[in-house]
Amino acid sequence: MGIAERRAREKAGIRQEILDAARELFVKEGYEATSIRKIAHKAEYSPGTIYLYFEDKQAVLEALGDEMFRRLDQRMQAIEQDSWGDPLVRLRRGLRVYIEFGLEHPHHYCLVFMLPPEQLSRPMDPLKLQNAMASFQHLVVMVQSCMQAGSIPVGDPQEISQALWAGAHGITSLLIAKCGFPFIEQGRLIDRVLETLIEGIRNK
Amino acid sequence: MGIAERRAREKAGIRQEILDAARELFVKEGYEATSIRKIAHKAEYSPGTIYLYFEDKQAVLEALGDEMFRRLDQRMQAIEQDSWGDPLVRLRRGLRVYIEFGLEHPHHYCLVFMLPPEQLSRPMDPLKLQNAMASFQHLVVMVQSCMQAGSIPVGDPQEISQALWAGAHGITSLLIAKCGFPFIEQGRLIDRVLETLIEGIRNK
DNA sequence: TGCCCATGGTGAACAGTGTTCATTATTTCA
DNA sequence: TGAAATAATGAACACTGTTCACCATGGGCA
Repeated sequence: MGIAERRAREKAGIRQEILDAARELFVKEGYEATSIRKIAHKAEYSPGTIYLYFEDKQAVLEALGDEMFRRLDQRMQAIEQDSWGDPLVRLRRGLRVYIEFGLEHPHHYCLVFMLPPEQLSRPMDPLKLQNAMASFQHLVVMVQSCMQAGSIPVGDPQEISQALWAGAHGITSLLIAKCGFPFIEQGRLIDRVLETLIEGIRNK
Repeated sequence: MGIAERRAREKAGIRQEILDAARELFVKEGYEATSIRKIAHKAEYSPGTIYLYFEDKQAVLEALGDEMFRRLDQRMQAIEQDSWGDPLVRLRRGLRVYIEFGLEHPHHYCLVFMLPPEQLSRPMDPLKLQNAMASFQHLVVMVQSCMQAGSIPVGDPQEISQALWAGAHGITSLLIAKCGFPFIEQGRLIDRVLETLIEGIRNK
């Protein structure tokens, strides 16, 4: 019964080849410029073949988004589990990592967090949602640690985590999308946002 | 010389007809679904005619974005000039109006604030930038009022205004783009974000 | 009034897009 | 080796933004 396994291995291999080609195009050119035909050409397959391994273009790029989620998840987990020091400092570091991660992978960040609704009209299948939730959950845990340590007032961890996420996402997406706006020095602005958020949840 | 004027009036009229058609499609369907051919058909012109009045599709939709900026500007100005009461309350109301405005016009908000960089690769011509700056400037004035009134510590108004904008933009764009995510009740989340931002700039 | 020219609108055409599907080639199993 | 199943193809469809040779209509002039 080694044949079926080999087939499955090959199938997964080709899928990966397609993803590699797609990623290479995507990180350089972004969503619009990454066409099925270009992906197929780079992976040395015909356009039709892509549809044997992915439902449509959206599915290909969603797979790239998943890769990003997993890497973000790892970084956040690393910070969450570093249990030394003030949990508030850890929380702040987590938010900073989130922002820096987004700025390092702007196209990926747009793909996952900024695509307008008409493009994600399909209601975000539960599996991917679980993935996104996992990444977000690290933030919730860090907020809970702060509450337990008495660094911030006790309250609804979901509420506070979502507010913090909004803040971090806000500066990340603004810096990515509105690069024409005359922002003050980027590092100082990020510092100020983090300062505001942390101070904001400390004093209630 | 009435002829040239009539010609100019007609030209402006047709331009407006095109914009009206584009707006109607855009608010219902969003960026992708609003095609030049659909606009032309709705305005009862041929596709080529659009290009006699606008440089390209991007220019048509940018004009819609300008309309939005002007209306946002009016609302912000109304709040800024209402000089009664605590300036901090006014600032908070301004931020809330910004968020609500975005949620009322999600496609417009995406168009102006969330389009990924590959689509706005042209470096945001200075006139439009001035427009955006005008809207933002109201926020700066409100922050300065707070400083003068002693409601918040004295600091760089640009820095604080940009941080506040990031926060307001964050929750607005998240709620628009990630409508699949299990957010807590929207009103409560917005309140929490505003609370966090205001408390954050008060204490430092 | 009759003519000419310039302006404005047209719609076919170009190069590209995502997606589908009948046809072909390859591989597996009897 | 022959039959059946599977995989890959690339042409075709319906769309996209954009350009441009063509034509008609209206204004100025003799």
